[in-house]
Amino acid sequence: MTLSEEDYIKAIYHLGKGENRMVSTNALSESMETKPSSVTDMVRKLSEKGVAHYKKYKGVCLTENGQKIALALIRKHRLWEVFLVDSLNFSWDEVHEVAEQLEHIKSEKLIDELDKLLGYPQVDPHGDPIPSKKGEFKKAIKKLLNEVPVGSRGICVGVKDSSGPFLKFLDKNKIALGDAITVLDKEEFDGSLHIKIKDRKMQISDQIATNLYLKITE
Amino acid sequence: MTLSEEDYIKAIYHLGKGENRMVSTNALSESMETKPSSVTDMVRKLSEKGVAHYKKYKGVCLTENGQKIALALIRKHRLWEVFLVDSLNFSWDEVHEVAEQLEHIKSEKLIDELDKLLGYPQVDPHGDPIPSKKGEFKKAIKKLLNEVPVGSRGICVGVKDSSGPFLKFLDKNKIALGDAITVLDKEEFDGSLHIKIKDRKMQISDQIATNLYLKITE
DNA sequence: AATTAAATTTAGACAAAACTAAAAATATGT
DNA sequence: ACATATTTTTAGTTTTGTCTAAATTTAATT
Repeated sequence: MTLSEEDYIKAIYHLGKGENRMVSTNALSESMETKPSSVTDMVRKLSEKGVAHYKKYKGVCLTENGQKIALALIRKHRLWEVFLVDSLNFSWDEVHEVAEQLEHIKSEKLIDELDKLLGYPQVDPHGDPIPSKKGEFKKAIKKLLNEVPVGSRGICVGVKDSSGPFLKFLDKNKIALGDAITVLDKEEFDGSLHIKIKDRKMQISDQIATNLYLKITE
Repeated sequence: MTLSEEDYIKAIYHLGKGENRMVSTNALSESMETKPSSVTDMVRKLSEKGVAHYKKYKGVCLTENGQKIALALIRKHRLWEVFLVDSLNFSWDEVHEVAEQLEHIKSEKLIDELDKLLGYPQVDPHGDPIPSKKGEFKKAIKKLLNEVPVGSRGICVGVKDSSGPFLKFLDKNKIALGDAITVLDKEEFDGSLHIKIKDRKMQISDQIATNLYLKITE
């Protein structure tokens, strides 16, 4: 697989939302930042290579084989992201571009050993699951913090209320995107939560919890 | 710089023995495993880009700028090699192919942090020096173990006597290519050496020392 | 020094992956 | 259902890095 082919395979996978839905030429061209005509050429080639199903005017999806390739790439991408954050002091929002390059490195041993070095992580710094060597993984879902059951662990990935005061509150309380959060307990009385955030324990009100998105794998 | 251009620059550097000597089209074509005509095209392009000096029928060498690029690539290559051996359990003879891919990854922070993680190593697993960020490094030389001064540190990179008995001796005494060796002391009486090899101390006779090559940076 | 051999360059072509412009197919709105 | 708009494909180019075959320059041999 060439570099460009791998990029297309990944894009088809992601646009198909992991569920291998048909992806349109235009959607692909937009996501790849190429012209639709280039996409037509490429998906035809991928089809000939047996990694994609392509029907003229209908769209593309991946074959079994194509999905395997996509999952292997995603596995590599996310393992490298963990490495960059855990070992090389990158922050969660700096890793993507570099991981995009590293995911194309070809060496099975490299990835196996990296996985071992990192302690077989289950999720990347954005809270997205890392497929196993066989391509298995649990899907990630995004929920408001007040909706997840006690015991859930996840990554803070967004806010519903993006007003100045709320953002200031988060900043003051050292709650940031990318932080790992575990829900320890919930007060039934007022809905406030006891959470562990980045190894620090704190309590947050229901009002805060209803405005923070958590990405959990389940 | 494209991937292919970078490969040519590195090859020109290496064939010029680090001393920026003129490199012939044929030598390059052999080392790159391409045809001479392809080399002509490429060196012309490198010349236009200001990274190489090219004179028809005479050969190429690197400009100042080209040398900087070459050294940056070599720095990356060798740092990755150290990482593969130190952190990912690769052996010294497995690293080259993978490092060849990794050296093309573009991220200054990545390399700075990798350097830090590895403890700012001076040499790679083959005993070759790692250029500093500014491109400075001490040249590596290969000497017989009995010829180096007490206190020298280096990597075992070869044997002079490659007969069965000698190789068997090395194997039995757990001396292998790639091992780090420090010369601790020398007995003037019989020329035997006290050495540290891979954190283990041992004594070897002059006869052994005259048949082992050490790569030291000096 | 002339002739042959080797190295190098030129000219023209090809494959990959992109592009533009025009044609064809599908979707949409009234 | 028809006309229009949108999406997708075709056809023909471009660029990068390679190739082959032929021409040219440099080197070597006698």
